[in-house]
Amino acid sequence: MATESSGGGDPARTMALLWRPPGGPGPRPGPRAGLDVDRIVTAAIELADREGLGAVTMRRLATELGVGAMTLYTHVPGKGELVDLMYDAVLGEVYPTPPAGDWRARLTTVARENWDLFVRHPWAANVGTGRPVLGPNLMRKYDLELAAVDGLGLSEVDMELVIVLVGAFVRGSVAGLHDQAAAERTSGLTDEQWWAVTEPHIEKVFDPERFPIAARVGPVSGPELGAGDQARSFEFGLARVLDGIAVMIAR
Amino acid sequence: MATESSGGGDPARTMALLWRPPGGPGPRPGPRAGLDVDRIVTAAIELADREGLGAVTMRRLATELGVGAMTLYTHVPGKGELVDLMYDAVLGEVYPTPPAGDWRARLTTVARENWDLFVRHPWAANVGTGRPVLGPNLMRKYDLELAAVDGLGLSEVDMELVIVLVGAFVRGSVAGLHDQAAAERTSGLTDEQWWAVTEPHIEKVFDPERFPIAARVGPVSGPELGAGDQARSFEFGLARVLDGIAVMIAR
DNA sequence: GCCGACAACGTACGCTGTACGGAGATGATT
DNA sequence: AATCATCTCCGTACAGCGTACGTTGTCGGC
Repeated sequence: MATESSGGGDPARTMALLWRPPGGPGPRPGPRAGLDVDRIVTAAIELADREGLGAVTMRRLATELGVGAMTLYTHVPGKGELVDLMYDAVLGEVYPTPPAGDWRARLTTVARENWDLFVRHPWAANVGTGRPVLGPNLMRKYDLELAAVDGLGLSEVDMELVIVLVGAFVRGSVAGLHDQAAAERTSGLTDEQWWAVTEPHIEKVFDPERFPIAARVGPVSGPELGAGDQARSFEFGLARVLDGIAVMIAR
Repeated sequence: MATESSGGGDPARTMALLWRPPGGPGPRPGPRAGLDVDRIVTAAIELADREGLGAVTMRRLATELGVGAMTLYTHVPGKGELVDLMYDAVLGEVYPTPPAGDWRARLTTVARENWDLFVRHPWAANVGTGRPVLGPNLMRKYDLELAAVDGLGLSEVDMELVIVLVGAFVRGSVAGLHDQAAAERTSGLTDEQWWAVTEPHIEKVFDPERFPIAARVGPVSGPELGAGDQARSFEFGLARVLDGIAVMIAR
């Protein structure tokens, strides 16, 4: 879905930041920097995890870091680039060890690690990847995921398509989870409270004769899959997706 | 995903708007309304289709309708509710006739109609469904989709899970498509232009020895699946997903 | 003919990202 | 030791956002 995204800034500057060497720069004239890119990115990720990407404003972030708003622009070209840096940074959390086992175990790891990543960092699911942020951690992730489907007799194109499929499924699944959390934060109502308020209004308009199947399934699946059981939908869907991939591999 | 979402406004007012009777209200004192909810929602959808949900600001929309910004608030409680109305309105475009054929044909229709819907209305994929907009068109859509998996011997919960799976897959797939379009609009660069600018920077940092599989697959899949071939990824993934569901149904 | 309900909308407030320019600190050079 | 070039930090300002509030003028029903 891609709502917030990379900033049309100078690609050279963005790439230089993404691939900046781990050691800081050598001695240079001017006052000692009290701030650096890493501290800014770390603080921004924490803030986004806590309150969503919408809470990450330059002023707010600067305040949390104890500096003036414009100071951030000394270290980062703009907000778009900052989000890019945040995104690549969290991608580095994934696959502390490469996915192992048979292909099904490996792909299960790929799916679950992506799911967990987006659970830890909900905002990351909303960062557009249309123009991928070609940072070091994305490259590593891409390489490891392709490795998970290597050696199965698939063509290069099919390998890519399988990884894209798993990614799309995870991204779509996690969307439901985040929608709920976002709605709860925005409205200040829990799912139960919201339902209690909304339910009477539905009864007034819902016609079981017009929507017979919904009338039959809703009351059963609602309570059993209600709020928060997105994890179950995810595991169910993952099993089907892997079964489908198995059919192709066996063929 | 879920970036823009329903507005914590009074649920009673929102539901009243969603289920408003097709005929306008009876004669009432006061000047004739030059504007009504339908015209606002239609104009907002057109604007969002053309330039994205981000372009739908109250001022901009009002200008297109030839009224002052605050006039919109006479008819609609706020922007969140407007988005809700837009969302339910476009859901009404789907399934002019109910999905027919065997279950696989029916589910294919479900997936393709959702895909087409989000292609026509990219912004709709970003509307949070955590607190579903319980309008008439959503109810109809939900009912028809469940009907597509009815009579297969699945439990009510499994029926719901299958529909959620297909929905998640479509939503995740379409995200990639929109990311690209959004990036193109934001940056003003086509994919080719962007790649031409970015590629030299990659060559400087990309180490084929660190990322051997990416180095092998990227150059092959890149050109063949490049830009715009999200449709192919979708069809590929859909075939796998349906195969996986078939395994469960046969069992 | 009047009254009360209603549509329309100008103004204002606090929020956003960030362009611009100035102040002060410091390593390197002379 | 003095100077210079460069760097960090940041105050101010601007356009644009959603929308609360209050005013104005129009019309249907009595």
